[in-house]
Amino acid sequence: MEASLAERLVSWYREHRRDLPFRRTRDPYAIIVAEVLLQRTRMASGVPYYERFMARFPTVEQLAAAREEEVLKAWEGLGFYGRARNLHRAAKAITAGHRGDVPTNFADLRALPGIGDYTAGAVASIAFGERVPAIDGNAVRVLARVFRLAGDLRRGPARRRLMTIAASLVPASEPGQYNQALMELGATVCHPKAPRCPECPLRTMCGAYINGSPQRYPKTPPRQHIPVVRVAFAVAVRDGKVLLVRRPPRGLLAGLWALPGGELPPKGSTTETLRKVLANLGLSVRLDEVAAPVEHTFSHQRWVGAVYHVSVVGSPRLPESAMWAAAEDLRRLPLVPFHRRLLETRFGASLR
DNA sequence: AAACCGGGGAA
DNA sequence: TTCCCAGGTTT
Repeated sequence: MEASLAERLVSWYREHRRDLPFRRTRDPYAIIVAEVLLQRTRMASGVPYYERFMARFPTVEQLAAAREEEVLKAWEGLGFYGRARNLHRAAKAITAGHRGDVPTNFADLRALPGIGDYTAGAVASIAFGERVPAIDGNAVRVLARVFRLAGDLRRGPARRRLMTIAASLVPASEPGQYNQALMELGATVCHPKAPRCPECPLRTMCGAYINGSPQRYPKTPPRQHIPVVRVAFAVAVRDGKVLLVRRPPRGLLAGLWALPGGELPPKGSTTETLRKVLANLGLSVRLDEVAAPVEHTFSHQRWVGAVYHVSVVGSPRLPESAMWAAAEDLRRLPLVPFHRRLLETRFGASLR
C-alpha cells in the first residue's frame, strides 16, 4: 500500500520542520497572534514581532485592555496596520464573550475581525484539532503543482476547485500537523522560482514534476501598473521638537502619525504647496533646505519627492490633529510612513 | 469581482 | 528591478 499524500507530508514534516516560537505552544491566543501577524508577511520578518508582541501582551485579557495606540506601536514597521486594529478588536470580542475564552471551532473563529478562511482554519486545526484546511500561498503552490491546477487560483472557479481538493485531503488525525506540513513544504522546498524537487516527499505523486515543468504552476496573472505619486514632506523643528500630524482616519496608513505634507498636485511649485500645507496648520515657516529624498513603494503606489527642513517662524495655532514631539519621543509613537525605523534610516540626520 | 491595505528580503 | 510572502476587508 502506497503512503497517502498526507502521510508523506506529515512524516516529512516531523523531520524537517523549523523550530519556530509559536510551534512551542498550544495557547490558542498565541496561535492567533502568530497567524494574524504572519498574514502576507515573511517568517523572518514576523517572528521578532511575534516575540515582542507576546512579551508585551501575554494574554488575550491584557491585549483587550490595552489602548489602540499601544497595539499599533507594537505593530510599527510591520505594515498592514488594519491587522493590529482587528486583532485588538478580536481580543475585546473574545474577552467580552460568555466565558472569555478563545472560540474553539472554525465558524466562531471565522466570525472574529481580521480572521478569514485561512487564519480560522489554521487556528482551528492547530490549536483545537479540527479537520479543516488552512490554505495559504505556500499551500496553493504545492497543490497547484501536485494536481496541475490551471487558471487563476486566487479566485473564481479555479479557486473553488482548489479549495474542494484541499478540504478532501485534510486527514482526521493531526490535521494541524498536516496543515503546517503542507505550508512548510511550500516555504522551504516547493519554492516559486526554483523548487528543490529532488528533496520533495511528494515528488513521485506530483503532476507538475512528472510533467517536467513545476515552474508553470501556479499561473501568475499579469501584475498591475504601480502609479508614481509626487510628494513633499516637512520636518518642522522648534525647540528640538518635530511637528507631526495625524493622517486621515481612512485610507492609506489611516490614523497614524506622519510628517506634515503629502501628495502634490500635478501642477504648481513644490515649495509653495508645502508652504500652504503648513500655513493651514497655522504655521509660518522658512524653508531652509532639502533634508532628504523620499522614495518609497507601497503596495499600490510609489512615492517620489523630498523632505524639506523648515524652521518655524512666529507662533502657530495648531489644530487638534497636530502635535509636537521631541525627536527622542518619536519612538514612542506609531509613526507611519515615517515610523522610527524609516526616520532613522532615511531621515535620521535631519531630526537631530 | 476588483480594489485596497505595507514592508522587506531574495533573486 | 521584479516577485511575493503563514490574507482580509471593503466597495
